[in-house]
Amino acid sequence: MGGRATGKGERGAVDPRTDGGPRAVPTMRDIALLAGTSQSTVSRVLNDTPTRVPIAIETRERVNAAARQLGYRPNPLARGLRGAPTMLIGAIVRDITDPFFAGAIEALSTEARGSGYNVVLGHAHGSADEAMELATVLETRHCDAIVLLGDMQDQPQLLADLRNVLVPVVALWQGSSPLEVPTVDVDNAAGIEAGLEHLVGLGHRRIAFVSGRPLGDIRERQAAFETFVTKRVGPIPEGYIQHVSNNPTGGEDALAALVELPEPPTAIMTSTDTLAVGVLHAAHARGRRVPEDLSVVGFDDIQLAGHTIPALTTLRMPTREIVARGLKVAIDLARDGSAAPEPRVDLVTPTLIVRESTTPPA
Amino acid sequence: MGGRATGKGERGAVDPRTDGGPRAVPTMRDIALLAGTSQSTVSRVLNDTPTRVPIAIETRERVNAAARQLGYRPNPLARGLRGAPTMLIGAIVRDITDPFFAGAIEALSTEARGSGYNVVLGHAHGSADEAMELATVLETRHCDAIVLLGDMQDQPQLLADLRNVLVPVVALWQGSSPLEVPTVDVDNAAGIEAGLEHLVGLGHRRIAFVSGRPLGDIRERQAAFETFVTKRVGPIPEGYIQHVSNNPTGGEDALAALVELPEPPTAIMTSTDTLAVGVLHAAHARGRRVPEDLSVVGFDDIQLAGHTIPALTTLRMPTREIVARGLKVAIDLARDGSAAPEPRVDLVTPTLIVRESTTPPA
DNA sequence: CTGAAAGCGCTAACAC
DNA sequence: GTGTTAGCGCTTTCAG
Repeated sequence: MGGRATGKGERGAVDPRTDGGPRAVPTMRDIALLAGTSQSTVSRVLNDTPTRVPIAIETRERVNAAARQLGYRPNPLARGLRGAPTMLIGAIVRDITDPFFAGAIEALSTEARGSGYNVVLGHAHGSADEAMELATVLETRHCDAIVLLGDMQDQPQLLADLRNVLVPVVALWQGSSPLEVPTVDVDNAAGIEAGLEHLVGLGHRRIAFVSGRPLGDIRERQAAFETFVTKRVGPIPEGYIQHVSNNPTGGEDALAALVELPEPPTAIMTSTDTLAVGVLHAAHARGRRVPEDLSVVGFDDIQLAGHTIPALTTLRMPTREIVARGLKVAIDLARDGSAAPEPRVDLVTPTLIVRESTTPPA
Repeated sequence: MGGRATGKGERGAVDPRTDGGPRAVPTMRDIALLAGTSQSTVSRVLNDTPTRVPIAIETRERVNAAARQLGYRPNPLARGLRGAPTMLIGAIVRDITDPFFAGAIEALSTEARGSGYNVVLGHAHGSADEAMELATVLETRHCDAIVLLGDMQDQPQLLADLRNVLVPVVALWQGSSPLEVPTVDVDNAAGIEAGLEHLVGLGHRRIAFVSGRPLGDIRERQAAFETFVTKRVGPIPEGYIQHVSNNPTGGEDALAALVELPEPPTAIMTSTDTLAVGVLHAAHARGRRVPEDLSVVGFDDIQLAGHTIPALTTLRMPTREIVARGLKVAIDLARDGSAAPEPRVDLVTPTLIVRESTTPPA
């Protein structure tokens, strides 16, 4: 337990930094003693309690001075015990290894701190038994709200837990909310359409789709792809939709399969940039030039997207915007539990960033 | 706060799931009532308190049954208030945008959960005033320990705060500990030497170094570079050491400068893979073939390293190992505060992964 | 205007 | 073996 338990005996209005050893953490009682008042008055002053009749300005000053002198910091545990918000946001991440979600976490953490919240991390990666306890753990930590990053459809236990959780839950990047919680997401259909419109405008007709496990966003992107291509180009040839694992190696596998097709595609849309990186690599390894022989469009615009060879044409994910909106909903809900968590879906449109990986077909 | 405050009135041994509305969170008192015993006995049973004389097995069973039935979960706030460990590890990350640190966070979170801990995120990214409060916030959260990821030398305020924190602090990836805290890091010198040995063995003599801000690890890598090259090759030409920002764009800038040199290098060591990605991109853009015209060695082996064009020769960072060791120290220290936080440095050796970006000079 | 006192959920003496 | 009793630090009636 480190120093926290150590300073138990020596209470009182002592100078906090007596020596190098662990000082006692000052409490309101200490301040009260120093200021010559009662602990409850200290609480009132420090919290600016909207009392009916205000507190004597003189007392107030004495208390504030004492608090400053002692380096007082409120104990959130004690506050939380009384039912006060803990100012903690629990984040459950589908896969923090995914650079995309890592970026999302960064945005969430930054945004949260801006509102005085900290983020507790959980991640559903892998074993179900682990994920199972996750919601429980986070609620138990008395997070004021829980933010889901990514689709958790394949973790039924987690979803069940979540349903029983007492704090508000909002979901980001989980597709069109089959959950009963408010959702903020990118407009997957709009993104895919923009990418395909670009490709079709360039003259491509043989367009393939490479995607990870069809969950949430990915499923929607695939659906949008199917709809668009079917309507605007025609039936989708056998093998033009590749399902692989969502990492560069998956992209390589997909490309390997695609070039073996009787009529290989002249363009590929990938469901994420991570996959596109693999596609680019495998294409290069097989002597397929991008974009001359093959155009590639990604999705996300990860940091490296502008620095692949060739630089990747992709859809810029409005990460900050999505996180900000989601967090706002979460915090509002946390503050006012009565605001019925009406399951609404809020979509933000991605932007097409045209770089060097797309050109008209040969 | 959501439902937590709501169920105040209705205490007692009620079925937790009466209707859809927020159920009251069961407390030990509820269990006691249901089991027909006292609250302290409940505590003893649930915590397996090593009492002198054991508890009647029958009572024990009744309590356990009641707890299960009510879906009891201990309140960590109340526990923490009593001085119990909070099972929270605070992580302060230098820059969570860096894919490398994102990976480290993932490892930390996974590893921590394995030991029953959760991770609270803080990141020192950017503004000093924000970072300033960080240590304070994390301590205030009553983390059992704080783990630093990356060097924070440029955040003096943070370091000062850290010195006054009551919980144990361990530092990962911060170089050779100028801090007075236990440190686990990669053996930077060994890594750089392995990379350079590889390059020199291939026949390179004109080797440049591209690095980010020389802090912690980066500084050490640069020092190792200087030592090795000076001793084994000779004086380092003007301009052979490039300082840029640690992202792909920085790598591009560095390459642009290097090719302008009267005697451009035939090989480049970068202090991180992220930089190497930029170097590869810029080289390609300028028609410099890698590895034929220019060999490139990275450091970290990020997920994408095997999928760049060409695949990057790099030093594999033993991330899991470093995190595991660091966490162990942190937890040990947290459990036994008396174990003097003797500032020791624990180094783990990286492995050279030879891929396609290196070959003998023309 | 301010003090005394109760109690949030839990653990740890201290009884019987 | 198990119940009773103090608090942990704080907020919040309820009395002055």
